Amino acid sequence: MGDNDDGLGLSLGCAQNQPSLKLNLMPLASPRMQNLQPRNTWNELFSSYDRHLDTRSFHRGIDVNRALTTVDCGEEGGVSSPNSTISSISGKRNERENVGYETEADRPSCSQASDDENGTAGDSSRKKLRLSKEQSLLLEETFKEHSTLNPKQKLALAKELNLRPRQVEVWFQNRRARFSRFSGWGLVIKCDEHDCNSRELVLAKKTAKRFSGTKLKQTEVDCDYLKKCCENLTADNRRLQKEVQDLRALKLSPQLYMHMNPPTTLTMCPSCERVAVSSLSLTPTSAVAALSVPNPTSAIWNQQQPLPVSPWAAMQISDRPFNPASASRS
DNA sequence: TACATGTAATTTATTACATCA
DNA sequence: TATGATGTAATAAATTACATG
Repeated sequence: MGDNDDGLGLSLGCAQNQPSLKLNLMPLASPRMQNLQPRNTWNELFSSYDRHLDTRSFHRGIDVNRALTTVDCGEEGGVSSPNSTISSISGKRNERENVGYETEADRPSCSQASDDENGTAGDSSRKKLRLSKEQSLLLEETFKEHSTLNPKQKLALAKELNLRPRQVEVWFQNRRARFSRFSGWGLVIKCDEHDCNSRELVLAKKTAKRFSGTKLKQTEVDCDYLKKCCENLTADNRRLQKEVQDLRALKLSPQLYMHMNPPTTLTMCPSCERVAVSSLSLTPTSAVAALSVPNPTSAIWNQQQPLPVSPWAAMQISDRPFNPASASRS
């Protein structure tokens, strides 16, 4: 991932190459995390959690929908689940069970205590808690650091947020789902290396970034992007048609060849299939410029120069010897 | 009030790993 | 030791259902 902190925006370039990682490492505290709220770093958080599993205060000014404590729930803090049979003492499973991981089935919803109090216990209807702004923010920040949580992290985060681990887990599942839905933007970013792009790529990035933080529907974004693509393709088509016309006219007056650049070696971008013009067809000045520019963005990839594609190969070169004199006359 | 939307929660299928015969 | 069956847990994807504007 890059240094960009824009959540989805930064994910664009890497989404395809970075499937969700299972991080077993204890995450390091980042400046970003340190800046967030009065929150401990991950290391502090986990060490604190390990040390003060039962005594730590979980309410840190977080506005929970329904305040609940370990006492209320009676299930936080590594209470072993009936399902957590010790069937293994090694590997991941051992790690999971050492932290008191629990399954969903064995824990009734604490956050719906009010409903139970209202006499709706056992009602099949499910209530939905609404995460507070602070909770969402912290979850997002954590997600930026790692899209998956190990059981320790999950428990610690759940305590930090005063949620059930299952709720944290569900949130991450849904967040990953959203992430992968939007990572379709990755196909736009494929060309990022040489920026074959241009306006629509920048637009797509901006839009995706915007989308990551707003309610803008993806369909709208898709539509915008496709419109831009269509416009660009139409412009390209017009330009190429004009070029064909020019070349046809040129074919009728081969004496103009001397004013043309030599045949071109074409390079095609494997990602976007755009064709780049090699330095052979550039003037010495422009060739040097193109080679010396570290970021091709501003160089040949963005040049709206005519693409001397097929004409050179397809055109029947006149057998007549070239006569500079006659060429100059015309 | 009906509707669209976002999202928490659930269900289902798949995969990986550990254990055991 | 290798192998297949079985159980458990994590996850993705699809779906449901609730809260909100």
